[in-house]
Amino acid sequence: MVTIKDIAKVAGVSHTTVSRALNDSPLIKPETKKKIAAIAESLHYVPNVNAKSLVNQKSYIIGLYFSHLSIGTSDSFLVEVIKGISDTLPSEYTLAVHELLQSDTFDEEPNRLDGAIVMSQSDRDDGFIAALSKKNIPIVVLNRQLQDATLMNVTSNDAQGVYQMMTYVLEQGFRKIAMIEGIASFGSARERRKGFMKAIQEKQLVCPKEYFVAGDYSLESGQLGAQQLLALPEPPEVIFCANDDMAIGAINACHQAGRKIPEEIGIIGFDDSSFSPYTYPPLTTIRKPVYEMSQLAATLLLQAFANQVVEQQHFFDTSLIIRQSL
Amino acid sequence: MVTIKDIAKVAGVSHTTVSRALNDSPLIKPETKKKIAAIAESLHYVPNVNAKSLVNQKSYIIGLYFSHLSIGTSDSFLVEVIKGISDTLPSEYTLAVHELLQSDTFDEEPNRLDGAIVMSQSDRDDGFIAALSKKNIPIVVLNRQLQDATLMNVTSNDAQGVYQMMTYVLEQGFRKIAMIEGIASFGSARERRKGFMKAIQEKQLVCPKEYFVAGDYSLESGQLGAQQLLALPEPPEVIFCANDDMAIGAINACHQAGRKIPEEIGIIGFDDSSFSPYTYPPLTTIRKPVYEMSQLAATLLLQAFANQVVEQQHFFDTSLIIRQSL
DNA sequence: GTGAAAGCGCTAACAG
DNA sequence: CTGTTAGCGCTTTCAC
Repeated sequence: MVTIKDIAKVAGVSHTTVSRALNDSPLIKPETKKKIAAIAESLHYVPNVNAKSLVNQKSYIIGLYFSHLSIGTSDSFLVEVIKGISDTLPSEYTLAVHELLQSDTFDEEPNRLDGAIVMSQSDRDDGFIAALSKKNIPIVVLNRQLQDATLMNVTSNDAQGVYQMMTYVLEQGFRKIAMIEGIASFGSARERRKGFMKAIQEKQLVCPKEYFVAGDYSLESGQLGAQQLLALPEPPEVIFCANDDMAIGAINACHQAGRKIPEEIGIIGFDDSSFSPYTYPPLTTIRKPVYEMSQLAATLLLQAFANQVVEQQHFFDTSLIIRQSL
Repeated sequence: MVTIKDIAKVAGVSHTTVSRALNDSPLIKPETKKKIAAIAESLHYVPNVNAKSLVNQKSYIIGLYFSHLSIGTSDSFLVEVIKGISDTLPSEYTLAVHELLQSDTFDEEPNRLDGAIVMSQSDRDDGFIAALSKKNIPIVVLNRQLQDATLMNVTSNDAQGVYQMMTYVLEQGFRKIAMIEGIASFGSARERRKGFMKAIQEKQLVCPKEYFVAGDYSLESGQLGAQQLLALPEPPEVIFCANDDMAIGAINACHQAGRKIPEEIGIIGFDDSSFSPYTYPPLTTIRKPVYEMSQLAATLLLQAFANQVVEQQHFFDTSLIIRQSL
């Protein structure tokens, strides 16, 4: 392993000078810098991140924690988040992906992160987030609105998006509207239901209880939920699914039952995932700018490292994507 | 920050003793260990990974490199790989996800990985893999068979899976069989074509040139490819798509064209991705055990760390998943 | 401008 | 069994 001392020996200077030169310190003559850079290059010198980290108290590692790598989070969502963050982070940073631990033993987690982004789905993550906060590193919580206004928080206005969509649906003249809901403990599920209810109530409509079926954001639960709705004596004209995965399951159920979409039944999703243009018929849905939100999360972290004062709360608007499933 | 010296002071021993006790050295009396563990606990001591790393020459970071985070790799594939690895790695390890750099400037990458898993799609990654090898860390290349037998390599027998599937298709009496191919430079695309051709040629069949259409593993290219095939004067009875995403696009194209699946046209995919049971009709496909392959990749790395001698080459069989799209 | 020396938190000879 | 000492590769006072 080539160290700065090796370079120093070749250059005939002290290792201190090498360190300064490599870090572009103003104390070093430009020519000395050039000479040292050339030697470092020729020796294929690679800095030892661990040594740097030890002395600088900085690891150059950003943690990304996911509520559930396995359930309730669709693959495309996770990938969008990873892309958004890694596209934004400068290359000296490493992105460490972890499944979020619900256990209380989090304190034992090593102290090696410069900052963390928590993709949180439910308030069951609050314990984890609180434990993380104690580490005194910048944290941004993505995807779920926090009570605690002292943490950086990037969320989207799910309720408003659903409200807009349902208003649009009502304007089209539909009245029998059902909803397949997300995981009850997830904030996103509550938000989406809120937007749904607001539009319904504004029109003074009453949806029968059977029109609200439980789901868990999985393809399967969408299929099951739709089967249940279609079997009703008075089935709905429109099914709003709290995410695209469930909408795909629901579309499948309609096809199996021989109901034509959108003629006999309309299906609406939420997320605008990569599959949604390729369902049959293409899915009408609500776009949530996950990539952009993740980019902002990374940017906020970077700004916090630079001690910049930043706005803590950030909202993204969702938008309607009208395709052919309604 | 609490260090071993702080613990030593409280315990009235040297910091060396603390270090040994915490590392469960046989040199330390059990009672001393217990006492020190208790003090560490009460002080909320957290080891400094950077200091440990520096002296042990071990970072506890595993790099996961992806050929293309953006194109040619479906989301579910990436997520399966991440899950497989992180479920296998002991918790003291950190999984760092990186997009694979095609640039030749890879040498500048810091030396901080204990090992790496490269999810490689094409031989264009060979330069990167070669550069990585120079770091003298264990590397396992996932997903693509290597020429270089000195590296650990975990692959699946894609050709054989496709061959089995096509043999099955031919046994059903189908003769007009088309293929939408993957990205030409990807090893997987070549393997899948190989299995396809083998079955065709064994039956002494000749597929017209128009039955081979180019694709790029994206949903869109599957849709486009299928449209092209359906527009042929003599369209095929069966379309084999080199991955599930393209199959989903192809199914969509068939619906748009009003062709009934499987009555008028059969569709076959490859991967058995999470969506494949929820297409309409459910997709007949070839399962590739990505999760298990990734677990093995992580296990191999761990064994290499422990200086165990391991088999370098590992093959996984694929299997047929017969659903209703054919 | 540059160098000598100290020290980040930890582990590992070596000595007792 | 335990402590003393040195050192991992780097940055940073403090002198010159």
